[in-house]
Amino acid sequence: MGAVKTRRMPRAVREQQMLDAAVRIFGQRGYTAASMDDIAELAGVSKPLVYLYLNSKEDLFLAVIRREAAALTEAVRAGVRPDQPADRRLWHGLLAFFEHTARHPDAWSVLHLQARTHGEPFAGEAAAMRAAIVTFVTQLIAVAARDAHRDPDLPDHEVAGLAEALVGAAESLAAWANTADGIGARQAAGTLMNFAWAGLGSLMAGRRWSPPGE
Amino acid sequence: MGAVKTRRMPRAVREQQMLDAAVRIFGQRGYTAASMDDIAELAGVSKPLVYLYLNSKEDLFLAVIRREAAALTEAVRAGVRPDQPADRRLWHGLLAFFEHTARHPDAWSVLHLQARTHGEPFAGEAAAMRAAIVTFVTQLIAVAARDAHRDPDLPDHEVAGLAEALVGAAESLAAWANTADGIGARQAAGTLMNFAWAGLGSLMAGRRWSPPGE
Amino acid sequence: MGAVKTRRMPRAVREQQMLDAAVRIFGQRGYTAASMDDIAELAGVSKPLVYLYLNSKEDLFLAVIRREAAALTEAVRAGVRPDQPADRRLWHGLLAFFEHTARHPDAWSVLHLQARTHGEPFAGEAAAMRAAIVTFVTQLIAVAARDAHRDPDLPDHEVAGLAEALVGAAESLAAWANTADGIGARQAAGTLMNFAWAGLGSLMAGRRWSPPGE
Amino acid sequence: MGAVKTRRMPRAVREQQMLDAAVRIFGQRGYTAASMDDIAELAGVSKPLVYLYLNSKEDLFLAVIRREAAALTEAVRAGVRPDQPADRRLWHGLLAFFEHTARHPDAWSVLHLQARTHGEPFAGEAAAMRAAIVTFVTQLIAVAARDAHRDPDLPDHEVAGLAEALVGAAESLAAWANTADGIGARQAAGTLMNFAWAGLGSLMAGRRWSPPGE
DNA sequence: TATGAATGAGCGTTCATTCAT
DNA sequence: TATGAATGAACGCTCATTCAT
Repeated sequence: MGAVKTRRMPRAVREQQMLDAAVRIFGQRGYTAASMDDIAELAGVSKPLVYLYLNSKEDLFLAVIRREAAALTEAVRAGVRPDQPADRRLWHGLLAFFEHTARHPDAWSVLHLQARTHGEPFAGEAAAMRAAIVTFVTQLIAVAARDAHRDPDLPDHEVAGLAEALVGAAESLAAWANTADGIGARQAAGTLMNFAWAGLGSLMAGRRWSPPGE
Repeated sequence: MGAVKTRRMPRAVREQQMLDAAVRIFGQRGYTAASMDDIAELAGVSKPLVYLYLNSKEDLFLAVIRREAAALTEAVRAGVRPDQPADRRLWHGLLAFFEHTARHPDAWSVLHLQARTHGEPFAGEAAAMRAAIVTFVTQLIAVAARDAHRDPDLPDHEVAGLAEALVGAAESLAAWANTADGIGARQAAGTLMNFAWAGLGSLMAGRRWSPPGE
Repeated sequence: MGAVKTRRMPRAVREQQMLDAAVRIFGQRGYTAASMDDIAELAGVSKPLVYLYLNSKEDLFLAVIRREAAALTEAVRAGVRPDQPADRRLWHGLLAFFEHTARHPDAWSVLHLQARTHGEPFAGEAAAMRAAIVTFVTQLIAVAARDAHRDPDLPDHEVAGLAEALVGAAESLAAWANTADGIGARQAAGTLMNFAWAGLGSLMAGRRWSPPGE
Repeated sequence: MGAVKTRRMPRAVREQQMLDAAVRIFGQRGYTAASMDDIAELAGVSKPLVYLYLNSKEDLFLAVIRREAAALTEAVRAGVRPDQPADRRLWHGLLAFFEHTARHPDAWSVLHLQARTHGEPFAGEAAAMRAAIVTFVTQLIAVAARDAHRDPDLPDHEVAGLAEALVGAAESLAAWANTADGIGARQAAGTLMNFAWAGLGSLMAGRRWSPPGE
C-alpha cells in the first residue's frame, strides 16, 4: 500500500505525496491517533523530510485541510452551470458534492469529522469551508424565492436556517450513501432534491406548519 | 469547580461523579486530549479509584457515551405523546432534541463529535443511538404516508433517505441554534418543521422533482 | 556507581537523590550533553518520575543550581567568624571556598561553567550567587580600608574592581588547586592571601602604580 | 547580516567566512545550541560546503578555537615591548588583553566559556592557550623577583600560584569591564596593575601574611 | 566549486496504567 | 474504600551528516 520508494523527487512532488499519505492516515485514524511515523512511512520518506517540508504535525494537518477543502469546493463549483435555473444549479451542486465525498472518503472524514473535533485552528478552517457552502445554498434559496415572487414572506434568519438544514441533510446523506450499499450519488441527490425542493416550494407558496398552542 | 472532597461515598454515587467529570472533560477537550489525571482531579478522587471503578480510559469513554446516549433518547421519547398525530409527535420530538442538546452541550459534543471521530467501539455506540433516532423518524414518516394514503408511492429506501436527511438537518440546526445568539430550541424546531413537513406533504401529494435528462 | 535500587521512597528523599545524580551528570557532561535518561538511570528511577517531581530539564537544572549555590554560600558563611578582624575573615572565607569546591568538583563545574554558559535563567542564577560573594568581599575590603583610615583614597568603583579581581583570582586558583597535585585548599588560600592582603595594604598605604604617559 | 552571496570564491577566503560566521554563532548561542544550518546560512553557503571544508562540527569548533586563541595570544604578544621593564610589559600585556576581549566578545565567549564547558578536545585547546598566557605572566613575575633580588624567597609553586591568580583576576575583570558601562580597558588594566604590582612588590619585600595558628 | 534532497539516531516530554499499602 | 509512588511505551521534533548531481 505504501508508495513505491522512489528517491530524489522534486520538492513539489514529494509534498503532494506527503499530503496524500496524510489524508489517508488522518482520515482513517484521526488526528491524534495518527503518528508522524505512520504518515512518513506511507509517503515513502523519512520523518525528518516531512518536517523539513511541512514544519509540524499541526501545519501538516492544516495543509491537508486546506487542500481538501479547496478540492471539494472546487468540485462543487465546477459541477454547477451558472446559466441554469436555481433548481438545476442545486441539483448539480448536490450531485458533485455526493460524487466527490464518495470518491474521497478519507478527505471527507478529515473535513467533516477530524477537523471539527480537534480545536482551533482546524475547526475554523473547516467552518470557513462549510460557511462558503452554506452561503452558496443561501443564495440559491434566495434566487428561488425571488423567482417565486415570495421573498417578503421568508425572513433572512429563516433562509439561513433552511440553508443550514439543507447542508446538514446533505452531510448526513453523504455518509448514508457511502455506507448503505447500492445507494449512489444520483439517488442521494434525488432524494434530497425531492425533499428540499418540494419543501421550499411549499414554503414559498405560503404553506407553513404552525406549532400547537399549548 | 471540582467536586467538594467528601470521602467514603457509596460506589454508585462516586461512579456518577466520575462520569459527570468525564463528560465535561471529554466534551470540552476531546477524547485524546483528555487525560485521566484531569478527570480524576475534577471528580475529586485519586486516579487509581477511577481505574478501580471504570477499568480503563476506553471503558470510561464508553460508559459516558452509553449514559449520555440513553439520556438523549430518553429525553426525546419523554417529549413525545404517543396518542397524538404524526406531525405533533415529530414537533415534540424535535423540540425535546433541541432542548436537550442546548442544555447539555458537553454531552452533545461527546455524542455527535468525539464518539464518531475516534474509531470503534465508540463510533458504533454513537451510530446505534443515531440509528434508533432514525428509526423513530422513519416510523413517523411511514405513519404520515399511510395517513395520506400514499405509501405505495414512497419506496422504503426513499423513506430511509428522508429520515436520514431529516436527522442530519436536525443535527446541523442543533449546532446552529447553540451558536447563533437568539436562536432557541423552539425556533430551530419551527424552521425544521416548516421545511420538513411541507416537503413531506408535497412528496406524498405526488409532487416530485425530476432530474434533467442530460 | 548508580544508587542502589530502593523502591517506594518518600518524595523528599527521592528528590534529593535525583538532584545528586543531576549534579554529577550536569557537572561532568555539561547541560546539553546530559540526557534525562542518564540522570534518571543514575538516580535509580525511571524518567517519568524525574519529570513528575522536577517538571522539566530546565527546572531540574535550575533546582540543581539553586541547591548548590545555597550550599556553597552557606559553606563560606559558616566558615567565617563575624567577630574577627577583616583579614581573618577573608582568610577563613577563602579557606571554606577552596575546601568546598575541592570537595564538590561537579557542583563547582555546574556553578562556575555550566550555569554561566547556557543562557538565562541559569546564568542569572549563577550571577546572583557570584554577586553575593563579590558583595561579601567588597564589604571586607571596605572594612579593611576603614581600619587603615584610608577609605577616602579608594573610590567605590575601584573597590568594586578589586573585589571582582579577587573573586576571579579565587575562582582561578580553585581550578588550579584541584588540578595540580599536592596543592591543597590551605596552600591556595595562603597564596591568595599573601598576594591580596599585601596588595590591598599597599594600596591603602597610598602606594599606587601609575601607567606610563605615552 | 549574512555575507553577500558571491559564488566561486577561492577556498581560503570561503574558509575564513565560515570561521567568522562560526565564531559569532558559537559565541552567541553556545556550542550545542549552534546548528550547522545557522552557521552555513550566516556564512552564505550551503551546508555540504561547510562539511567539505571543515569536516564536522567538532573540527569546525576546534578550528575556531585555534584561530581565536592564536589571535588573542598574538594580540597580547604584539602589545608588549620586550625591551621594557617587567612592570611596563605586564601593563601593556593587560591592556592588549582587555582591548582584544572587548573588541571580540564572541571570540572571548568561545575561548573563555564555550571551549571550557564542552569537554575534550576543546577544553584542552583552551587550556593550552591559557597555559601559554600563564607562562608568560610567570616569567614576568620571575624577572621582577630577580630584579628585586628576591627570588630565593619565592618558591616556584608560589610563583605559579600567583600567575594563576593574576590571570584569573584578569579574566574576571574582562567580563566586568565588558558589562559595567563606562569601564574601559585602560581602567580595568589600571585597577589590576595597582592591585597586582603592589601585592607582588610587598611579597618581594618579604612582607607576608601568616595564617592564624589554630 | 557547489548544492538540493534525504536520513539515522536520539532527546525531551507525556500518558495510561499498575504496585504496595 | 482509597491513595502515594512508580513505570513502559510511544510521540513530536531536531540535528549532524551524507548522497547524487
